[in-house]
Order: sequence, then C-alpha cells, then structure tokens
Amino acid sequence: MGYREDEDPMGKLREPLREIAQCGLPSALEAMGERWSFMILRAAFNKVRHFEEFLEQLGIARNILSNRLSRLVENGILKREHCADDRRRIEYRLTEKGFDLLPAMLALRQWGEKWELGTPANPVLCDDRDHRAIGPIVIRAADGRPLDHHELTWLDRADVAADPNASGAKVRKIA
Amino acid sequence: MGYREDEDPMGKLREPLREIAQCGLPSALEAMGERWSFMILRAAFNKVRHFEEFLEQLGIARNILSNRLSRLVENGILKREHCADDRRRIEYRLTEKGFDLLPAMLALRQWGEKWELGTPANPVLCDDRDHRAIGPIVIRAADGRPLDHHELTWLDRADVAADPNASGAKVRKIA
DNA sequence: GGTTTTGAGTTGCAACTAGAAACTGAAATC
DNA sequence: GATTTCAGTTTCTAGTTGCAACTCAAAACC
Repeated sequence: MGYREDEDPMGKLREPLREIAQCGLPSALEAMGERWSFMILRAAFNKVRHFEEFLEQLGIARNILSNRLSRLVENGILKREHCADDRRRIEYRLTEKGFDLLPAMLALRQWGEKWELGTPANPVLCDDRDHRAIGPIVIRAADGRPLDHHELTWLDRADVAADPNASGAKVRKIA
Repeated sequence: MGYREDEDPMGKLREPLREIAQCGLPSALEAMGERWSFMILRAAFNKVRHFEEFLEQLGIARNILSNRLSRLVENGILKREHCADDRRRIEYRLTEKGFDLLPAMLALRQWGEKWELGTPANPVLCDDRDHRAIGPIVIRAADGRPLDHHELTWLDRADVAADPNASGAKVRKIA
C-alpha cells in the first residue's frame, strides 16, 4: 500500500525524464518505463489478478512487486479491489487506461519476436471472430494505408493538413 | 540467480527477464527496457547522431549515455560509424532493426499524449504525401479491420486458423 | 475461543546502478 | 607546440534492486 511522500524507502526521488518538445513519450515512460512494469502489465492482460500470483508468474521480489503495483495503481493503469468472498484478497485489474496500452505492448512484443526470438511465440493473439492471428502493428496514414519510415515527416502543428472529413474546429486525435 | 563475477564497471550483469511462455516481450525489454533507451531512440529518429548532441538533447549523464549507446549498438539497434571528414567524430545511426521500433515507440507516445499529456504534442508525425497526421496505432485483424480488446483471444499455435490466402506451409509472420 | 494458515505487505541489509563532475587520450585547429 | 573538441572512463555518492525475515489482519481449522 501507499508510501507516504516524506520518508519513502523506495520512492521516486528521481527527476522526471526531460519533457523535450512536449512529447508524450517521456510521460508514458514515467508511468511504464521501469524494469518490471511491462511484464506486470503483460501478466495482467493474461488475467493474473492477485499478489501471490504475480509473484509466482514473474519471479519478482515481493517489495519490488508491491512498489510497482502501487505505482501502476497511482498511475491509473491498474485498480485495486477487495474480493467480495475473501476480504483479505486484493484484485488488481486493468483500467481502461491500462487496456489502452495493449497496442504498445503488442508492438514491442512483435518486435521482440521478429528480431530477438526469431520464432513466433506460442500463445498467439487472435481475432475472436475467425480465430486467425492478428496482423502486425504498423503505422498507417489517415486513410489507413500502411506507411514506412521513409514516407513520414515531422511537421509543426500549424503546418499539418486538416482532415478533409473534419468539420471546422474539430480536435485532432493524436500523433 | 546469477550475477556474473567478471568485473564489468557498468555491464549488464543482470538476469534476463524470465522468458515466460516463449514471449517476445522479455526479449524486447532486454534490449529496450532501460531507463533512457527509448529517449535515445526517439532522439535518433529525430536525426540526432553525435554523442554531445544526445548529451545536450537528453540531459543524461555522460557515462550512462556512453553505456546505453554501447548497449544499443550491441543489440543491433544503432550502428557506430566514424565520420569521413573528422575521424574523431562517431555517428550513431539507426539500423533497420532500430527503425522497426518506430511503431512501438509511436504507440507508447500516443498513449502518453492521450492519457498523460492530454494535449496533442507539437512536432506531429505526418504522411509525407499529403501532410496529414498519421492515424492512431491500433490492433487489426488479418483482414485489416480494427479490433479492441474484447474481440481478442489467446490461442495455442495449433488452434490458430490458417490464413486462407496462404498456400501450404507459408510461414506466418507474427502476433 | 484459540491456534494456524494465507494474502499482502514492510523492514533490514548487501549488492548493484545511476548521476555529477573530474580526468584521459586522440584528432583537429590555431 | 598549445588549445580545443569529441567520445569516453573513473571516482565517488546517492538511489534501487533483490533476498530473507518480519508484521498484521482476515480466513480456516479444531
């Protein structure tokens, strides 16, 4: 459970990663950049819910797990819930924000499979409807066609072409 | 749980993250899971090439930068090249493997913008062709339609439906 | 009702890692 | 030849990780 701000045996007395040019990456890394965070997230996606279960699945030290879980809860990626049937048990569940990390996690995982593992891994993530494996995570243009890194440029927000389908002062989503 | 006894001033004497169930994520994290790796990658994507340039852009300590760059080179994500005109200068450039991390980086970045920053960041990554912002990184079925996490299941490799367009023993890519 | 077990943490300690600043050594510049 | 610059090392301190042992409350057992 929560460490207080003042005397914190394992706290984040660390300078936040410099937020150059107002980029979302440092913020994302602030929440997910620590050694075990992605592995915990992966376990959570695999329906791991309880402290001892994470402990066993990941082979992480108890104090680190405790700290990482608290951090993920603070960041709104997991939520803590007491079980109804056993008041001692605490369930850690993904929030919407947590689920939304799935594309990032899969992109990383696919990269690892392609370049490090060399072989497709075994539990394969599939489309529920037809049981076919999902496609690779790629970058796509607004119209949906895949882009590779030669076809990309960084533009100042002022120079970005408006979405022709957008009406007036519609807020652009991301990227 | 072996730390090696060799004397390595800042080496990776750490146990590899446990590779549960033959997953690509631990391998990916082995290469990219350290504190500054993604920020260095981001800088590299922004055409930062030289040691002092990284130093200035990131505000990282020299020794850590030196170590991270070496590590990224070892992992084949960056390559080191001596400049022709100035033999002292070393250029760090992304390899194909490094470029291939772009989807993962963007997914993370987009997540950070959406959930942490709240506001779209400024240099916007755009399609070179029409100068429109790229679309969000999402998970797609084999046929290209976007999937959300309710429409996904993990299947054993043996139970994955074959791609109907694939002829015989075609190797599936990833997922 | 009292003892034991279990879930989820804390605490203490030793080993490891990050960071700031000073130092090195070779190549370029004056 | 003296100075500056680039890319690292080294040193030393502060912060992190991991293991093992401890706590503390809520079930389970007897």
